[in-house]
Amino acid sequence: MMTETSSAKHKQTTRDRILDAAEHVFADKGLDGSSVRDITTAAGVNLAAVSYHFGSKTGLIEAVFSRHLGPMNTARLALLDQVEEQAGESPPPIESVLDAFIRPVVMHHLAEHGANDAFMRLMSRCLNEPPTHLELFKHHFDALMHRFHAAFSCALPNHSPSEIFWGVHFTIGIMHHTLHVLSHLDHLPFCPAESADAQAVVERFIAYTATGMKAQHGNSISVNGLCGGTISTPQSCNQSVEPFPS
Amino acid sequence: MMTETSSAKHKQTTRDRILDAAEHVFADKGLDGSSVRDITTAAGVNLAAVSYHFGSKTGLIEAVFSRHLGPMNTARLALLDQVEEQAGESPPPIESVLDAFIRPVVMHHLAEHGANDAFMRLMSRCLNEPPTHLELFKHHFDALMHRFHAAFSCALPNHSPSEIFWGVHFTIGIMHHTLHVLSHLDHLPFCPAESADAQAVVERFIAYTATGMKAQHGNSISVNGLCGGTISTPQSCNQSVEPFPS
DNA sequence: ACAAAATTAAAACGAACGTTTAATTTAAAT
DNA sequence: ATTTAAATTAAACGTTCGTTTTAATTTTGT
Repeated sequence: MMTETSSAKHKQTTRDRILDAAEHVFADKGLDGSSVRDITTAAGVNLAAVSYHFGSKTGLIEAVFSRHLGPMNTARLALLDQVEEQAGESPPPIESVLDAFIRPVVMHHLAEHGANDAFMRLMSRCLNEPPTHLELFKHHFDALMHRFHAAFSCALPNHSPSEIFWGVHFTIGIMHHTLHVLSHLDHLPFCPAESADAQAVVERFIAYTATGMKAQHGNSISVNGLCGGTISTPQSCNQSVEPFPS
Repeated sequence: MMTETSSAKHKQTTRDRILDAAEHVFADKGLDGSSVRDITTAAGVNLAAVSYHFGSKTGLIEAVFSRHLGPMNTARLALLDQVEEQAGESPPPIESVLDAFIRPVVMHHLAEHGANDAFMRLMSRCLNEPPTHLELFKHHFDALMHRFHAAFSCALPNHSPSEIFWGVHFTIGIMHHTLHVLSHLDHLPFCPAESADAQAVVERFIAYTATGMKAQHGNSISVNGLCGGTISTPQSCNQSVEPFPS
């Protein structure tokens, strides 16, 4: 039984053809909207092959996510390691933390001549779904978010927990929507031709989010004094962290 | 045949009970994931009532969206009218435009003791979906986005089309994700207790997006000169606009 | 009150779903 | 070459889906 990876084969296996097809069909019609028959037809394989190779439709979904999320989040953490090492004991620049957070994602999106485009569309689609489907891949983000949340807190040591919390979520929101927009540039109104440059998008992203996060604290426009106390949570940087509950 | 609105009835009609139930079921399980039987069971009405009152499941979906999007977007445009009138011939403050863009949405989210919570969850979920479901309510946003895109261009007259385009989409991304986060505060890690204040969230939002949009142009960190030419598109403010293609 | 229209109810329709079974073919091992 | 396991196939399983049909009931207008 060699159902794993099956590398060192120059001919694409049935398992891989199912994964590739599932990625596209899922991205186009959603997890619930795609039938196993849709996928096996697109892959040119037999209907029962999904049950045989992945056990069930749910098993296939998990496999689709794992194939991409593992390498992608590993790359993000590696970049963060680099940023923290370079910063030493002082707070890392918020721009660098943001860069480590989003550049691998955008790069993965555009890698190999858009080969990962379908998966990223699927991701940006599923991240707004209820726990049912989210649970299938949430564990891929637990350790990642723990590390990055600590890094953001370090980079902005005077921000309150709420300012960090919302700043991080604003950033995540932009990232998801950016992936969505990058996948649908052709069909969006008001889209100038030069908007597709990935490098430029990443830099726009960092410029936007870095100043946005900073603006939440103190020097904000603060309509009526709501950006109140500087309740900074002292926290040693570059600490090793452990998984958190839920 | 009085299938419309059916107001002036102190007893909730079958039609309205279906709409209320559909909102919650759709939000929890998605449009494809919810069956007509799920909805009619939750509403305590007969299965055939959906076909009778709305023609089809698709008709029901459209009705669910129209009931909320109409008033909500009307409120946003009314606020924008106010902002533009107050600005006269000079560019309106970007903060005011952003406020008109998002405050009615957040307020609608929290109106009537969270009665609209389910719908907003449904919205933030569907906005990342492919054209199939998007087409059902996209027309609700066409005129709105046309007006606001012009307003953003006016408020930031030196920004290039690309800077406006991405700034608007970054803002939309934050808004969607914020609605999602507001609906799931209980289940999110790193969430401080004081994060639920809607007024504070709106002001954080505006502080973040206003400085973010400004930062994209000129005074940005601009890693390697990509935030280039000031290709401002001269455009008279407060102009009346007409619907745009696609 | 009565007739017409609107609404609800129960049952059934064909189609598509995820999954399983059993038979067959392909590949590897001895 | 023979044997054994892995991989693929075609067919069918039972369930649930959206929708329709037919009849009974309630509401409305005169």
